[in-house]
Amino acid sequence: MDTAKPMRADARRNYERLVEEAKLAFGRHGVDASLEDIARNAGVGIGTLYRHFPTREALLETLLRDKFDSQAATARELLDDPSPVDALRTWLLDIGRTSAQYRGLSESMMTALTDETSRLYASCHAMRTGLSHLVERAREAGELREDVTTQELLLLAHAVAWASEHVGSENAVDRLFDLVFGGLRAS
Amino acid sequence: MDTAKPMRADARRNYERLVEEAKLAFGRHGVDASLEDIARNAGVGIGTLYRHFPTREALLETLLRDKFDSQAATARELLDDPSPVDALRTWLLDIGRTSAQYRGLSESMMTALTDETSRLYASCHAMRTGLSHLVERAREAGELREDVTTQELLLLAHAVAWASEHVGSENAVDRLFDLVFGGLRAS
DNA sequence: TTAATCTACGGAGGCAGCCTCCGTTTGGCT
DNA sequence: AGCCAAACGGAGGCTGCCTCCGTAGATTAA
Repeated sequence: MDTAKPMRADARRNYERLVEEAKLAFGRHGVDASLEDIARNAGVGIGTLYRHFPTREALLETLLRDKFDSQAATARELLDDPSPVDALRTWLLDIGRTSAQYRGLSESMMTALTDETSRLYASCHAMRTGLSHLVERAREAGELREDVTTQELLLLAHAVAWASEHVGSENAVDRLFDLVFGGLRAS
Repeated sequence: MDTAKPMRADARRNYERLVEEAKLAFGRHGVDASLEDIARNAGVGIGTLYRHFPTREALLETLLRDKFDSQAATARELLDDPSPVDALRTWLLDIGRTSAQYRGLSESMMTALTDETSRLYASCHAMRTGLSHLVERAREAGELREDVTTQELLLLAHAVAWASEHVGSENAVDRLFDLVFGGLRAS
């Protein structure tokens, strides 16, 4: 059922240009970058941008879909990992890195998770489902704090991404994640 | 040296009305609330708002100054607390709660901390200094992870505040703080 | 090749919010 | 009462969001 009737040549061209410029703009200015700038830089009218991407989130989702898919696949693979807690940790760190890709993305993703009408909702929700299996396994193995929920873990991963926006260093996500996962008291 | 020549009666009246309305608006809509709405609701022209508070952050600082002062005082008192790590924990949790007071405040505070021209900079910086003494003491007592910095602790406290914005429950800050401070692995 | 069709384009226009500037009002002092 | 510095207020310029609709031009049929 590969529906999707082929796009007209000019439409496809514009779509691709918009995606390219959006990547640049979000990278430079965060997810609140001006949509009119993106359209202008793509050599396209603002109306064309809105036709292809009716909301900012629709555009964002297009940029991130590949990443979301690979993350879902990874979640499945990690279910076979010998160490449940390491598997969980690995996956959460990956989410954190993804979420730190553009400034403001963690905010958007958390908001999407509680707004069913959002274009990002489905993707974000799917990830939570994937995560919950990893959490279950880690909990059963007795390697995870008993009372912590899937939702909380996801939230903390995004919180780490948010925090990394305020740190200069390259590997901020990894570092902060290490602190949160391991705790702050002397061991 | 109590400089500050007294304000004209109308000026003082308007100032106070603006502060009241700002509290309401920030409470309802977060720190990005419309300044024009605040002025309108205070029964004052937009120009008057800007004269009293040249930036959004100046307004924010006015609303929070008392809280900042009391937090600085608390930091001094806690230096005598019998348990250095509990003292540190208490203070950080308090910061987290403050930062969670208005939606978006954690973002503003972290941004202010790295922008010397910001109206909030001085207050935020002072708090970091206060914190550093508590950190020092906890570290010397061997109760705190060796490698963690003051800056990181402050950042994590704000990250918890940020995260709490995406949780429905009342005591989200406390709960998340507990997770971060204690770590996520089974104990 | 041309003509007909209808998809996709572009940007004007309306709205909201930020911030500045300056003519007008008014509180407080003499 | 009269003066004047202090304070007021909102018009106006700007940026960004988003919609709507007249027009261009890609595609298809003849």
